[in-house]
Amino acid sequence: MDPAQLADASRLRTRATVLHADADSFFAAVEQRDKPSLRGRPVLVGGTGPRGVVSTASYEARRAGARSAMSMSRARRLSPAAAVLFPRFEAYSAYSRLIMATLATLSELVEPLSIDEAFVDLEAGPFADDPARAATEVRARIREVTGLAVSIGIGRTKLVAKLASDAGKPDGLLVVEPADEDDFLLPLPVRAVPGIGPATAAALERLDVRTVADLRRQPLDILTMTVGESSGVNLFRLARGIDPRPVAPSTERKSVGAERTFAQDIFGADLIAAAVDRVTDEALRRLTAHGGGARTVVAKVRFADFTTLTRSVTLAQPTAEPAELRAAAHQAARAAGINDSVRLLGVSFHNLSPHAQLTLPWDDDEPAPAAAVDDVPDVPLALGLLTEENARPGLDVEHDTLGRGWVVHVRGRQATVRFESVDTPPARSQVVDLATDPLLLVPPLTPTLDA
DNA sequence: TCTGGGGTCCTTCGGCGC
DNA sequence: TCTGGCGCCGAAGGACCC
Repeated sequence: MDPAQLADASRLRTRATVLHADADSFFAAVEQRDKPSLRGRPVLVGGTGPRGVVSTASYEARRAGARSAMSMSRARRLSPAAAVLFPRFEAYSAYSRLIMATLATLSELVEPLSIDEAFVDLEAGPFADDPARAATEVRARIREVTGLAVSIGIGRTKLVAKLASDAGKPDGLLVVEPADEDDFLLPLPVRAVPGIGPATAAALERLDVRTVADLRRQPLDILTMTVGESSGVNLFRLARGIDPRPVAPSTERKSVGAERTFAQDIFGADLIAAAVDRVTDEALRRLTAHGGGARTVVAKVRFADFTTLTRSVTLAQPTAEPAELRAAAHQAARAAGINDSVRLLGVSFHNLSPHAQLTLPWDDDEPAPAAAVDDVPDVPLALGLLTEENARPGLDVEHDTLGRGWVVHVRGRQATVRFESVDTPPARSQVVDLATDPLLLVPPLTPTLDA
């Protein structure tokens, strides 16, 4: 396609009716909501082991320099006062459902992007003529129902809406009218554009391209030569505000899988085979939850030096048969020719097929559970009695008389707990002897719409 | 104390059928 | 019959996002 044609591509919308909503430091905000003693305090949510990284830092922790994707050890050094919590996905999912349900009152066209983000097409709802009112009302409603702050951006395209919600953070609302689009877009650093990460930004930097205005000055052929055909065309158009992507609710899942980074690198065929079994168990569990089968199994191996490779096995037909998929996972892992210390193992299923192949009655023996790899503390969040082994900071517990609380830490038999929840006042931490005062791990109290 | 875990999409390369 | 080219597909790797 020639550049003039690309630059001319129809600008479908004329009004700012694409809304992007994004919950502010979502995981950390949920934790502060559910744990009153953490409100106003720095919170880091993420891996709590020696190789953990930060998923979300609360704004208090960000002020100290902590960021998501940073190693937890570094974040703790920057923000020593921070509470470090293991993620409670069940709780986040429940809050997410409430947010999505509230957004759905604006329009039937809601496209969730992730657990805490969604696009809404206001053109398909009653607020097409007053997007700002839609945003103000839905923000208030979400705060009322969940107690969480959501930033909203509104624009003529997905790109502008997303960048506007970023610009409004935290707890902001920004409507970019079509007439103001260039004033908004052109000064932004290219790194702000979704899809431009460190590698693409570095390539553009070599062209002296730092802002969207710089990007707009680049000819199409230079861009495609620099970042590839598809990205080049994409950037050429985005820089001109051309982004015809529709708000499209729900897309089909393309793959499911699981991976595990070990607390210490593992070595030796037996340990590795057992670890492949365990990560395959988890991947199979997710495949079953998703429903259907798969035709391709990919094993991923990361070595101690962080080099990563993948090997795949494609079956003649898709199958939902655990034994077949497990055998394929082992075959793919063997194809990786592991003869070095392994830091991470992953197994994922691709070429998913919705029709689950029935388990044949004569071979439905469940494979024996994999032998435990005892140096790899996995994360069996099975509910039951709290022990030093299954304890993770932040998990919900319940005591006979003291009620509901959350784990601060456990040393031997001594569990430190704060007995508090959403609606209670902040509690001081309390030490409980698990031998005499057992604590039960319980699922999160999930908020509901009529809250 | 470097560097998680869930994904998606794109590119490149090689094999294969026509 | 040989060869080149094209399109398609699978495999592998990499960039990116939250």
